[in-house]
Amino acid sequence: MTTLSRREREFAARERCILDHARELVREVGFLNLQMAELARRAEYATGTLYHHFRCKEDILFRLASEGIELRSQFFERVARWDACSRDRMAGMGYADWLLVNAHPDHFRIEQLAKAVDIWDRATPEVREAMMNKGEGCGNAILSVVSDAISEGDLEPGTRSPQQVSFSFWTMSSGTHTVTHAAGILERFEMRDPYVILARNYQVMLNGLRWKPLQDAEDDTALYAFFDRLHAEVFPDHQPAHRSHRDDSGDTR
Amino acid sequence: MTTLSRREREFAARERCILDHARELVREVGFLNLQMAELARRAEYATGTLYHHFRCKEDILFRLASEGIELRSQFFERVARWDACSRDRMAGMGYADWLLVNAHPDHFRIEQLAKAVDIWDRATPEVREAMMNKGEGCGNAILSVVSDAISEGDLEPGTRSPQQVSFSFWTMSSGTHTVTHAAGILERFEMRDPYVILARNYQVMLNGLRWKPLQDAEDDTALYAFFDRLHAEVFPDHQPAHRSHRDDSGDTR
DNA sequence: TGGTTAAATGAATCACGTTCAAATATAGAA
DNA sequence: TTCTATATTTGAACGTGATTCATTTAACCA
Repeated sequence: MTTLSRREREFAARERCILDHARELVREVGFLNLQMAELARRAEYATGTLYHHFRCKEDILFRLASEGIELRSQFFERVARWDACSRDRMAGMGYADWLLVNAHPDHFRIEQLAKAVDIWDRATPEVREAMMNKGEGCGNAILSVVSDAISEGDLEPGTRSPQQVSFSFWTMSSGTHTVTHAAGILERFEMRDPYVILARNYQVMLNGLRWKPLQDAEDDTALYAFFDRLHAEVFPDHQPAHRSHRDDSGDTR
Repeated sequence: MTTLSRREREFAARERCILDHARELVREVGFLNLQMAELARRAEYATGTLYHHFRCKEDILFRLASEGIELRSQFFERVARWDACSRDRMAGMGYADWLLVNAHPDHFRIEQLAKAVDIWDRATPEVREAMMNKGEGCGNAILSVVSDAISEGDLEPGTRSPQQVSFSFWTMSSGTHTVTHAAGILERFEMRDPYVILARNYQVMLNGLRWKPLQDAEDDTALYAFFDRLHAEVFPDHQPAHRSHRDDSGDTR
């Protein structure tokens, strides 16, 4: 038992080591240029050993993606549990996503590639399933805020299901990531601070849904005050994603 | 001259042939599984011949992506030139995107893969540049509608630049594509007709921006009437993307 | 210490994008 | 029409890199 568990611990430690080196390699050269032999060399194991942990190269990518999604899920759940009105909690989801981008700048690219059908099809179903399960946590956190808003009377459901309301914010966040990280697009379009715009868009969308209490979506002072409060109360253990208001030097992507 | 031009015509025809077969192959097996040798075999040329037309495999993908983006650009420009109020023209952009998905169901996946940094880096700069230029057409069409709205007094610019306003709608569309086409996500989230939701979201966002004339974003009858009018006046030569109102059998993705 | 099982190894295999020397076709001149 | 120079096409050979598997090495227990 002791023996077996030591074995298991060693196995887990090695897997961790491989994943860490893989993440670094992906950042350096990209996933398609990552060579299994080079990864093995860096982790100081034989090529074949990698295949005891991962059925194929794509599974490694999915495991990396899962870790990022897991983190996002945790961020979302923190926000969902925040002691604030439902509107602020929903607005907070946009900020949480921004925080994730700052904490794991390379995560989006990993997730984007993993979700490209071509790569998707090559991964092992179990590993894909595991990734989707993590993703479900994100969806549920958002859904819970929508449900709260309806039951607390902040949002009239009207003809929209909670899923549909969640979908609106989800697409804005996802699209912002895509447009922001897709090579060379943002510079060409002369956009700075896409995630500040995303936060503003959350406010516009919230107003459009008449999600109470309504706010002036043009009021940047209020927006940055919101960032400050959210960050202090929910993410005191993280670097803030935003700069202070009026400090607009450089971009924050 | 005649001789030369015949040569040129033959060259262009062959390129067309290769691209057509490539598109089919990508649809069948995906880009990463597309084999240059198989493509050559289908197009009935030697492998080497492919490389007279395309510097590398990725360039083929980019050319396919460019064709789709070109079509989107044409759709957007039609809508931008539509004789309707600025709000309807902006709302029409969402519909145009939907139409594109119906006309080229496989386009999004091609574009998504091309924009993944890993693939992006492998393509020839000129081919990438060509693709981005097509994309600029889309951006300009949207921008022109925003500008019109401001100059016609339908939209108060406030503290937002036209680029930022465009960005809002762009992220919603892009995100809807991503979430809709990423394998297995939508089913799990029990979403039907994501593009109808997108159209509703356009209305919510337009209301949130106080883009006149304001509309009831819950009114599906008005929404489908809008689809009908837009389709009849701008895209009479295409299959409609939407079904008629109340016909909600099956999904429309 | 020896026998048995589990794990690690990395050279060999195989698949595929790309190249390039040889073969073939074309255009123009005689 | 025939010959020559030039352009085009060809596909076998090359190089890279993921994956496999026969062999070696380590771990455990009697």
